[in-house]
Amino acid sequence: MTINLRDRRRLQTAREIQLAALRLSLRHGYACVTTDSIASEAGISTRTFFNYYPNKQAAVLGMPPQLDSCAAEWIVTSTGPLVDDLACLLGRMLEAKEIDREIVRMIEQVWDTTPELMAVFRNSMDNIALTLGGLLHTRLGPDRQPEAMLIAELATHALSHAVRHWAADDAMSVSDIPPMIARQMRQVGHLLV
Amino acid sequence: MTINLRDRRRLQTAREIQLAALRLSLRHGYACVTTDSIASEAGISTRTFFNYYPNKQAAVLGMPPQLDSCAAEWIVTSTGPLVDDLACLLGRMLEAKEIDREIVRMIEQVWDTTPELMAVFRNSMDNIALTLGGLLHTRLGPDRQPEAMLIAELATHALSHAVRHWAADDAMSVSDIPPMIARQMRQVGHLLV
DNA sequence: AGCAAATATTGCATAGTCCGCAAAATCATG
DNA sequence: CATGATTTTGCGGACTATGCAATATTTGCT
Repeated sequence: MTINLRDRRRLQTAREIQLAALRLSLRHGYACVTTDSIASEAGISTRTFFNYYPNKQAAVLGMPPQLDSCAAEWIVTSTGPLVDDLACLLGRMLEAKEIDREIVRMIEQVWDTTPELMAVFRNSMDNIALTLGGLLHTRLGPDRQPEAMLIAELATHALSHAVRHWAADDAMSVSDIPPMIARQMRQVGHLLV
Repeated sequence: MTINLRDRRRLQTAREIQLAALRLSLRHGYACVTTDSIASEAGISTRTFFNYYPNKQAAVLGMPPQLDSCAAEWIVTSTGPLVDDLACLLGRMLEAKEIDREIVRMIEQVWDTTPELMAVFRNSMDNIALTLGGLLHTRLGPDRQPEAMLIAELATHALSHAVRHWAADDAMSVSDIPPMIARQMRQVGHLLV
């Protein structure tokens, strides 16, 4: 059990650092928070801070969700409606991440005063879109590469919006997110044709 | 003519700094280029560098295109097909920017080794999408806000892809970009419904 | 329990980014 | 050419981030 215990501790520390970063950012504003102050608030040395996160921004945002391309391959050969498949795929990704509503809310508040953080977050979404775009490219056929990428990017935007909605509405559960993604993508489709 | 002459000089210097940043990044890799070296290559002091660009990334990317929300208001009341209006609007924005094919190519090459720059660029696209989303929100009606934002974001992605295509293909002219945007957005629409 | 290997934390030194301030240089205009 | 406005520049300083080596902690094993 050596690996599990160490990893759990590691995860716990990473989370504490993120919470420290968020607390301080909400209190003093992201720009006024130093890596020193975050480390101090989290009870670690400044040097250790950088063992957990590559930079200050990453500490505030925490580990970004990742799309495991192996666990997502089914979407290439699925015959169901595209939008439903996409919604389902992204929904599963969210479940794997065990997203925390309170943290999402705090992140959003920091965003409002720090566009730079929005950019970093969007970058992690783009990484997902890149993987997803590759899969869709295979599914749709070799002459549909641009469309595959556009749809992948659209899907990650729909995901972001749905998550934001979920964070703002206590009555909404994580399982409500995929249907919401599918619905909005369909509406977009109708408006575009 | 005092103002005009000063501004022209300012624009010229900004461009020289960008070219210096691009040259050095292509030669040594973005990560190995310092603001000192860029300033030196551009023939200015390090301090002056930061009078022109807020940071190293901005120097490589140059002035981002901007969507003048006043000059774009017509899209709120236009009755033409949505995708064509969007394509036209973004096309006009491009014309205003007088985009340079060679510079776009250089930027793309630097991107390939520096995902961080991609994020910054995408951020400028998101600013455009934000403005555009507001306009579309008005056009589509108050109950269509999420769709308005999604379409705005999709449009900026389509623009990016089209510009990349244009940069790679000498036979393509800037005026070919709007039709390309419209076509791809329509295809996406069909795939989504 | 106790030892040895693996892993994590920390301090220190260092390169680099970026900003505020004030002096010096440059420029536009009468 | 004098003068006020603008720009450039140097300098100092706060902060980010990384490599390296020493120290501390944890783990597996006897």
